[in-house]
Amino acid sequence: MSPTAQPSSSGAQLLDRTVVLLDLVADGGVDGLSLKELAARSGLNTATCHRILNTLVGHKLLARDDKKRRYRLGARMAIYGVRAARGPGIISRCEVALTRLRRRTGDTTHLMARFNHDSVCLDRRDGECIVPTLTGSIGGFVPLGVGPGSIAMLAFLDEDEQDYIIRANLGRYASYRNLTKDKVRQLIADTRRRGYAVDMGELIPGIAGVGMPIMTPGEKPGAALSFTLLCAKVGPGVIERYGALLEEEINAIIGQ
Amino acid sequence: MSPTAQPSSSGAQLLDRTVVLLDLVADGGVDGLSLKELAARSGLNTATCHRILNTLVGHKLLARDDKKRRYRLGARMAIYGVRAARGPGIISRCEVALTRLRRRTGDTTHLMARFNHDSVCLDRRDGECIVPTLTGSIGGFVPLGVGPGSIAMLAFLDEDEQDYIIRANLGRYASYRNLTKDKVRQLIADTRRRGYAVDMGELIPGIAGVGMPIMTPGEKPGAALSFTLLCAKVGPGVIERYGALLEEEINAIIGQ
DNA sequence: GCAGTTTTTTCATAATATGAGATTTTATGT
DNA sequence: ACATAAAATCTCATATTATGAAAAAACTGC
Repeated sequence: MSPTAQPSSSGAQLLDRTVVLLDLVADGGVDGLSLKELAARSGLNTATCHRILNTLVGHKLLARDDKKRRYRLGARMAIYGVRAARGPGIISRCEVALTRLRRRTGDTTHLMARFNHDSVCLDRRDGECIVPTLTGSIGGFVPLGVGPGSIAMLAFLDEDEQDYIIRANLGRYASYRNLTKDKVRQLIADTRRRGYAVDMGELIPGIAGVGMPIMTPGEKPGAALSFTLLCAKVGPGVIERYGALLEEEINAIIGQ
Repeated sequence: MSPTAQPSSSGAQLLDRTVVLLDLVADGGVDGLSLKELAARSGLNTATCHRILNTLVGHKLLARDDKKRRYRLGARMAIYGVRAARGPGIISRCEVALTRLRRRTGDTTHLMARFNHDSVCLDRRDGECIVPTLTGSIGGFVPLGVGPGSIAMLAFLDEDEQDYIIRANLGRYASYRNLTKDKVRQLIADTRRRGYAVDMGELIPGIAGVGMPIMTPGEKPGAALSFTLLCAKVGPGVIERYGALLEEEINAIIGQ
């Protein structure tokens, strides 16, 4: 994912730094990250990093490959993860919606969440025919601005934040069929007007998508629901119907 | 789950306390926990709790229902969870094994992890016929000592720790068909002798189970693989075959 | 075996977390 | 609606803890 810069609340410096490190490790990919890399990316002193990381390893929030001395997320984190998914959080609240949207359309549905400069797949239901998706499976991610769910969230952030994120992600857009920042801005404008994001095969040829943010009142969008389907399936009125379905489910989710 | 008592490494008091609170919230169930409850259970000063919890909420590691003022795991935790599941951790390493064990037998397979006094389901593959299981779905848990995967882990801890855990879980065993501590000790002895745990319908009538711990050299058992199947399916040699299958997969997992 | 690199430990100092108590907010009973 | 209790939140002087520069140790590649 992207380099992390966690806005820090007052006090609690150690915890702020810990979260920065956790974020970096979470983004670290399959090989994990070394102390040196973590120190460099976080901007923290090596000794400070080392101390925090070791404590986290002790608590199994992180794990360390003793051979390669690289840090990755640990067993306790996996446990918190499954508990978070089961508890009354966003995943549970969207579970029924995802399933119902899939059933009503036969198409693949996604629950995406905003995480730093990225959009992470938290849950999905596979459609009747297998379609290639940007994020692959649960846990997969794309830069904010790439894909309908991702654009849907980006579009309803305030402009300063959009600018910041787009700038941060600039270098990564090119790998998505030469997406440009102007195109992203265009999509944001379209999405704000329409209320939901639409992609008609522009990212993956032949694959369309519709995405809408879950907007809790008074909060910035943190999650989105989306459809992925074959462009061939998109006849007149289909996109509008999918938009309406998303709106219906999201309203239900927000009202408890 | 169970009341949490995290052994604390030297220094890093704030982080230790944070983990205690995270554990408590992870165990908090669907309704979450209030500040007062968390302060009581953790033994921490109310103000200290409040400060730590608020910081965690700020980082979205926890979330707070503003109406009911109760804490639960937050969105960032869900994200770490899906990343942990995708990365090179225990879940990924067991993914193939789970699937293959299911394919070779047609039965439900589980990956369980030890968490404080409990055994949590991290992953599973459903068998050909639906069988009731103790843990239900991913994220479900049972006290250590209940069920084959759970016993498998407990059996290979050192005796002091077994005693401690059994004592802590005493009150909870009764809800599992009047399981007793003597029965648990018996099962531990059987498991150590055999190398894997076997349950023949003693916890859920008609449902059998076979479980074996994943023992990384030099570490206490942190996870286990297990089968759940119909007792009716258990003919001569079946249990032994299942034990051998588990051993084979676990050896493969340990050797990278 | 050596030179460079990365990790780990040390320790005096500065900075932070602490928790008792005061204050505010929320819940409950009349 | 008001009074009372209970819980949550805030404040601040103090002691404890985190900090990071530097030294030591462990690893790496040649």
